[in-house]
Amino acid sequence: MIVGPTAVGKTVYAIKVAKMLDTEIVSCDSRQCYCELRIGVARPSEDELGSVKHHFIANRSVREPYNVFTYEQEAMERIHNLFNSHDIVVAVGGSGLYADALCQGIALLPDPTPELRAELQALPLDELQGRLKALDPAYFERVDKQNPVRLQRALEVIRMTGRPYSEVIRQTKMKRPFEIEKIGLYCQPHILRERIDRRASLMAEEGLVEEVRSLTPLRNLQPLNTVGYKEIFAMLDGTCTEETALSAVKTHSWQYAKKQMSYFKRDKSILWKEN
RNA sequence: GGCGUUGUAGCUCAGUUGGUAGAGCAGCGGACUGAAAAUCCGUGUGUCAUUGGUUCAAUUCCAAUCAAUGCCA
Repeated sequence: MIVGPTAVGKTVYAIKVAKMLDTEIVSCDSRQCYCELRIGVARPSEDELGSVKHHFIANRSVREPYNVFTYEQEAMERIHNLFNSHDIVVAVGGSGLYADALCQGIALLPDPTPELRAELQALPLDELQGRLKALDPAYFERVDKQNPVRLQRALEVIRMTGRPYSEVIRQTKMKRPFEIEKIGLYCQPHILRERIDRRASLMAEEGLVEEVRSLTPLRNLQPLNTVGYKEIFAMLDGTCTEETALSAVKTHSWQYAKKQMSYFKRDKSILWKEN
């Protein structure tokens, strides 16, 4: 499992490792899996994809609902199959939650109905807090009470299962039937920032604006709520210039990279390598 | 050259009917079990352009200066 912040060089590194081990790559990336997103999510190039077999790159549409559990199910099945013909498989990705789901599993829970999600989404924060406090005081105690997404999610699960959220997610971590070695790629902050800026400029040259423009009809779908896309949509709305939008993409990518680092830093089993 | 307007945090700006000031963004740190490139939390002293004047007290009122900008010549 290879993790690390955006633009640190995971793609190239993973390909190198996979070639050396004569195996294939399973991606854990919550955006590169969409076939409609290419330039803005830094999908590996045709050459790169051709040099080593990749799984879960551009394998589904932003139009279909997707989530980390579906990913975990599909990816685990794929990995089991790969282990029939390979001793080792390379996994790589910057989506910490997806990587975690692959390494240690995730609770089996029913999806909320669209009606339920819409119903809870309409509730004000204090109402969400009140309900969760009543239905699952233990989780209410430790959840981020200001975060509507967290509160909504817990209430969805409670409604779907009839059990407290804190109970259904307890002890869902499992040992996989294979050894996992985690490698974290990092580099000095100023170097990472340069790489992010350079990559964003490159995306612009490759036609990021056109890619985003062509996705305008789909812009309200969650997968389009993504760094590199939302800033360009704003530009197409006329709220800012292309130059401003591009510099926002750079800034937001940097912020994203820092969030990734703070997520990965918690995992003490990661072996860090400067790249 | 004349008449205005503006000059406050890295940026965009609010504000103080005179008692030395605060938002958004950025920066920095953090959380995270089906939205995760998402979502959320914490963190704000800066010669309030400069120099004088009035005042117990000026970033706030007055004057001059400098800079930016607009209109007229």
